Amino acid sequence: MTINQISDLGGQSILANTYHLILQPGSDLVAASGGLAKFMGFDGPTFTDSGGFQIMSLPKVKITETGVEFRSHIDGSKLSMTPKSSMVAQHQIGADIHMAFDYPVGYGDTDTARANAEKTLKITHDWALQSLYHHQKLNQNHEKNHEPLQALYGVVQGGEFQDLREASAKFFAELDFDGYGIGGMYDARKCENLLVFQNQILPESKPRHWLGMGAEPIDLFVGIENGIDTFDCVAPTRQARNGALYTYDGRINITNARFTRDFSPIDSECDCYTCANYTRSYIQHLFKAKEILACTLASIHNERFVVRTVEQIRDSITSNTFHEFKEAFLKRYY
RNA sequence: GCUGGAGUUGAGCAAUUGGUUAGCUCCGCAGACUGUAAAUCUGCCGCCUUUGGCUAUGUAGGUUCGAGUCCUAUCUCCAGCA
Repeated sequence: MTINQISDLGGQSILANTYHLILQPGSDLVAASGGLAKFMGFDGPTFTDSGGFQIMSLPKVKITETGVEFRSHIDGSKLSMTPKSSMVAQHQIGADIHMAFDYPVGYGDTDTARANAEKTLKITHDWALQSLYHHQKLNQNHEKNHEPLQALYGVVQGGEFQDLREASAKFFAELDFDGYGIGGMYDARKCENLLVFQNQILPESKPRHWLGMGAEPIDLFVGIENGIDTFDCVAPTRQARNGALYTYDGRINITNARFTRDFSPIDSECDCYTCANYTRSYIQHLFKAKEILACTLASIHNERFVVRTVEQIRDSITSNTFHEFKEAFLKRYY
């Protein structure tokens, strides 16, 4: 997608990933180009994730108390990341908002899962302190050089355990972070209680970012209702590339045979560029022909669907009709 | 007309020297995807009453304990020759 396409659908911000940018093109190159936003031609606020999540998703990662060792999925080279190196890289990349280097914990509520959650939470907190320390030092350098300052969010963890979430939220609430990421969550219905709980503890005056959430419309409703300010999620674009498209009546797989001769838009109520100009039939054809435009048009649609839903939620809050809107939307979608 | 080669699922191909192969890749059908190793992955894809069973290799016979494979006839296609 081009920056214009993102702006046109109402996208306000972009999140990039430190792990991926270190591998290519390198955080030093992004710095030399003038920083993340300038490098990609975007005139708006940017985030970087710390690379902590890759601890969870990469195989053969060695985790020590000082950091992680892993291999590049591109050339197999041996690399490492620590709270300090993540902060240095994020300052080079130069997004407006950085994430502390954290250790996300796996799912589960068994005794083993609990022991693991306790252990990793301790590491997350330790790394958060180091992240904050190095971040503040790097910001001091920016100040000396009359460069813009950057913000750092701490990332709350604790798995599925309410007492650990409480301890983590309390730990972070007392530290001088600019905002908070909430990590390690995966299902809005299951996690709603934890979310309510944590956000009662985290300072109301600081923004909260729900890391990785937003694949399901219910994520947006539950998050916003309980004090989440920003989201990031790969699902709308990944699912778009794989032919799964959002409609107000639920998700569809556009490659299904029933759409072959369907000459209506993906969703007749959608106001996106794709729905204004293309039919389900044509988009299916692009997917089956493996034409890359399919990915673009589908991504425009899915991202617009998400952004528009948030716009509608915002309006419903203003007009004091949030709960009615939520109920009607979710009932129809699911 | 003669000579040679080839016919296996919608397509393209495997299947050891006659010995467990209804096998592979596409296509097709459906599902999944949550801080991006993902334009990816998974299942199904001859028939049935499906933890199994049955029937297949152009067609009709034959040899053999056993045939996609060997033999005979025949049909179709391809190449060369006339």
